[in-house]
Amino acid sequence: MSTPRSRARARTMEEIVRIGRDHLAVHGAAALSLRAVARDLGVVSSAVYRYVRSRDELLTMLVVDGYTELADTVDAALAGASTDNITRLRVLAHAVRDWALAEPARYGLLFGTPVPGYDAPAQETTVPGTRVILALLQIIETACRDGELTEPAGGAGVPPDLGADIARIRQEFGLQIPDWAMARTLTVWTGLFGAVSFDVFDMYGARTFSDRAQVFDVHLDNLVTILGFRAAPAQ
Amino acid sequence: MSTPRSRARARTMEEIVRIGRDHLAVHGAAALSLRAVARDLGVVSSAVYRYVRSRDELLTMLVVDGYTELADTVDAALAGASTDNITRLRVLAHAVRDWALAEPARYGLLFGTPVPGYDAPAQETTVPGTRVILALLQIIETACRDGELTEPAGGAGVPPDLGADIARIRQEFGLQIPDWAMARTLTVWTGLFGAVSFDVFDMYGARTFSDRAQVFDVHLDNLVTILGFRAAPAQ
DNA sequence: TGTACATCAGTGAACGCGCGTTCACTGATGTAC
DNA sequence: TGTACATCAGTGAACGCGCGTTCACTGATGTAC
Repeated sequence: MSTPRSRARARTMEEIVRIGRDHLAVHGAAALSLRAVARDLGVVSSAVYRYVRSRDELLTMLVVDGYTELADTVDAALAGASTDNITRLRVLAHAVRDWALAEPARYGLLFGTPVPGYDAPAQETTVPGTRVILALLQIIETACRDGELTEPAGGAGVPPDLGADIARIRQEFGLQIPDWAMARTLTVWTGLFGAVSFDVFDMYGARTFSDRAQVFDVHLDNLVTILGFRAAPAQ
Repeated sequence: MSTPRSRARARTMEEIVRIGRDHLAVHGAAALSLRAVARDLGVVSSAVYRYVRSRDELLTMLVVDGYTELADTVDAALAGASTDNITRLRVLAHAVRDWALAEPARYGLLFGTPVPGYDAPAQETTVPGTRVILALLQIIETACRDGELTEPAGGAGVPPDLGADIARIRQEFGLQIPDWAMARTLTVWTGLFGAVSFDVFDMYGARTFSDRAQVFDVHLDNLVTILGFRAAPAQ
């Protein structure tokens, strides 16, 4: 039931997450502090403990919040995209990159150096944390079903242990993708985040590339090539 | 000239860097503190300022130290490797991964989320920071010279701005590598660090893969494929 | 509808801890004559 | 070789700041009879 008090509580919870996000953006995850959040909330520091058990719990909320917003962004981009699988792949990748560039600190919390002394509880973060890779795998599944991908000549042998892992993943997500395509998708996945991290974390030299969007598109050309699409990658 | 005093000073400097490294490994870059270094050095906190101008300067020393050790490790691995270019590529990649897994915090300092409030001075970090990419490019150059790489059919168009950047890089390093190979090497570069970061930062789920070394080798198969080596990738 | 009690948000003080950096100082080491 | 002076490593106190978390409390809101 909704009382004024419970509504105020919900609003305050949202405020706390919002303020936490802002602090993340400005000072980074390691410097996230409950006292600072309390200050911005206009409340004495101990009052925050009515809403959040500890600093780590706030971090977990921000992790879940980040994964969820990233995945929502990707889903929204894909919902408005064409059905062409190469195009969908590029749309997904650009959605990830755009979000990461707009929210570098939150991206860093999810895909950067782990916060020292903090372990994200798998129970709460796994589901939101796998939504984007699932979206990618679904694009690949469609492409496989439609016969758009060429199996590599040599078979691109997947070693047995990895084959077992892949079989488990395939079953967990209810997917129908052959081993070789799963293996290639894996490289596309890490390659995508590698490219985004280089961009967001400024790991290319500061003045190395004049237009990083162009660099990213070239990366995508190459990643699409890995997957073995029969058609030439769309530009 | 070497006096007892100057020798003691050099030894203390090394101690400070060594202690800084250890603290990095245990508590992460954001928590690196001069006071803690002083404690481990067995000295009062203000004494450290005889050796290091500020906390940021210590960070810079650790960044340079990290890049240098990583590059030394890679160079050493390559020095003992065969002349086969695919093999050398894999040796380089494994050297990077092994170092990163052995030194996760230092790897994170170099290739992870930027330390909030700290900007590495380009002047001191650029040269040691480019040694590994240079080693990679030299392997590719040899492979190109020996005609081991196949130019893509479509030409894999490099957009004009990026082409100019690539031309500048080629000249800076004194390399002879065509645009298309430079572009592919770029993806291999970010792909390599993406794969290593997923491993070191535990971004695959904790129990997703039973043998991450196998996963890494599959990544390398795929990255070698991107480059367009005529021969099938060696396993 | 009115009252007694329970729930809960927020207060303010405190505990014990950490940090970077400055400054005037002591005492040992190095150097020039 | 001996002495006067300069250099430098390290001390200890201080400044002003931050943090997470606990605890007894006040006063407002919600609930059961």
